[in-house]
Amino acid sequence: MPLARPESLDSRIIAHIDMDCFYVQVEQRKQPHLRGLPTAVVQYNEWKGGALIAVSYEARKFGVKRSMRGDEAKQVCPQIQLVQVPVARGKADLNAYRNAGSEVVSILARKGRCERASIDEVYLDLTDSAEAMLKESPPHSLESIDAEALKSHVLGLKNENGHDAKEKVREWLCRSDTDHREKLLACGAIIVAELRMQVLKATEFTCSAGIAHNKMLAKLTSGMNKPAQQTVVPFSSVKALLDSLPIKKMKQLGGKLGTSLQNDLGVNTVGGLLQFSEEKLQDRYGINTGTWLWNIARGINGEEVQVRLLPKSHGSGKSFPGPRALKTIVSVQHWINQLGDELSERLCFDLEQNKRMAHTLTLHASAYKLSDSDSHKKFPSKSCPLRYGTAKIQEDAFNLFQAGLREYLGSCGVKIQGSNHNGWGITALSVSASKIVAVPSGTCSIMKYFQGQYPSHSSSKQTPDTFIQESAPLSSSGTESYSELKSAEPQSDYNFPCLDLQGQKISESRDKDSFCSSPKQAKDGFALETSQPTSQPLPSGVIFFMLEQLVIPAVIF
DNA sequence: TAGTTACTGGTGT
DNA sequence: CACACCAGT
Repeated sequence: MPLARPESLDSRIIAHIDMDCFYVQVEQRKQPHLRGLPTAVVQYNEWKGGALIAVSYEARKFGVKRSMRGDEAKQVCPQIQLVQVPVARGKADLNAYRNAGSEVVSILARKGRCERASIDEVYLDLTDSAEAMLKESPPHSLESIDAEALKSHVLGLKNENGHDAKEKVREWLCRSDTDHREKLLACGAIIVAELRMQVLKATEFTCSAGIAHNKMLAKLTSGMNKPAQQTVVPFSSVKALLDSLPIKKMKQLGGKLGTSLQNDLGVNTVGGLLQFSEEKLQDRYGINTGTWLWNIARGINGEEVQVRLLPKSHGSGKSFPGPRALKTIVSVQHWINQLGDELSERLCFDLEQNKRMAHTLTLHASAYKLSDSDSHKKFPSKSCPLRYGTAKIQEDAFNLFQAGLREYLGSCGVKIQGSNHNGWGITALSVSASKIVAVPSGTCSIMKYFQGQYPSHSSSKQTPDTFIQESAPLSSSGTESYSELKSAEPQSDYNFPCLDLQGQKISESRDKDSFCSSPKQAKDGFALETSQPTSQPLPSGVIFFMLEQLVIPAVIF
């Protein structure tokens, strides 16, 4: 729960930009004949027409909803256009939408501090831009205000839909007899209108926006007037807004916490929280959450807009619901290979594009178990140091899975290698890469050099070429053999990690994968041996070794 | 036995 | 820290 800053006078100008039915827009740009038609994006068309994950506003008029199946949508809107999410490796491939989101971010980031909040949402801190505008060309000095800005919805402004609504908005935007904060807000509205037009021009995507003095209020209002509209929250309208706002509409209160506030405190609107002291809220919900609740009831939220244009993690997952549950190790391995392949590709893309490397690989699964008292037990997530290379990721993820499965089934001597096995099923799998850190610039060119397919040389033992970036020299570079390197320094554990799981490790892979290789078939066997736990150093530089067609990124101090 | 999937980010322990 | 759990889209 984000902490609120103590000051209640918050003069920042924060915008929350929300793309309108984003996946639909991406597909409509790709197939322009779909524009203006009731359209939905659907994934997995085989069962009841697939699940809708985005619905155009034309289709919403017919009552089509997200979470409908395709068949259902057809019933209420027979002419609906259903577009399938691209499929790759047997699973949904969301890359087109991620990339489209990046297009938007790259435009919005030009104007202020920009935080990519999700695939289709962005926060902007426009305080500096608004201050500059107020100083240099305040709204009342402009001879004309853009039509898009005049279409703003200003909360609390009377006559919202009257014939002279735009005139009212113009008056509000140009007021000179008001406090500094409201003038800044007017500048923010004009800036955001401009930005939204730039986004439309550059990407063909429309978006909606909320403009307020903090993130909470901006987020709350960005969706109030959709599509392709923006809403401004003057300070003077905050109390009325929150007094009537159902508690579940507030971000973070849509789940169990919101339910508890309703059931245990009898609070049904955000304003209803005002009757409780900060101490009372802290006693019941903890110091952080209690203070946060006390503040949001007053429209206070000091959470800052973080500078973040790129995701913090990458994940690839798939569910296997009901009868599709995976029941054999071999099928699990197959899907882990698919997921690992996609993840590896995205990591390579991130490395090339953004010069970042991930340091932790995590495997999540959901499972069920028959005929056991603790069959409700959750399948444990497992993580390990992330080694680049498709086959390594696949192998490591598979080993994580097996470690998790052993734990899940209990140590009752389950034979893991047996391919046909009953009593358990896997209903979901995902692999993710996290702890992504920037690598020093210049590394990218080295990567390209390697990726440009080095002539494949057989197992001649040659001196490794060593590339060093902004880093301390390696103790005895130039003469190590593969095995010497492996046991050289503690840091080398990262280069050649031996998966450490419950006191067991799996020997390093023997694959000949290089970066960004195409998918490889997983190997059947792997060795088990014991080892000490390894620690994961934070990188201050990166080295690349070339060893018998192996490209190994090494993090050193 | 997930039939709201496939992601994300955040907090708490 | 690794992991569980929550929340949102």
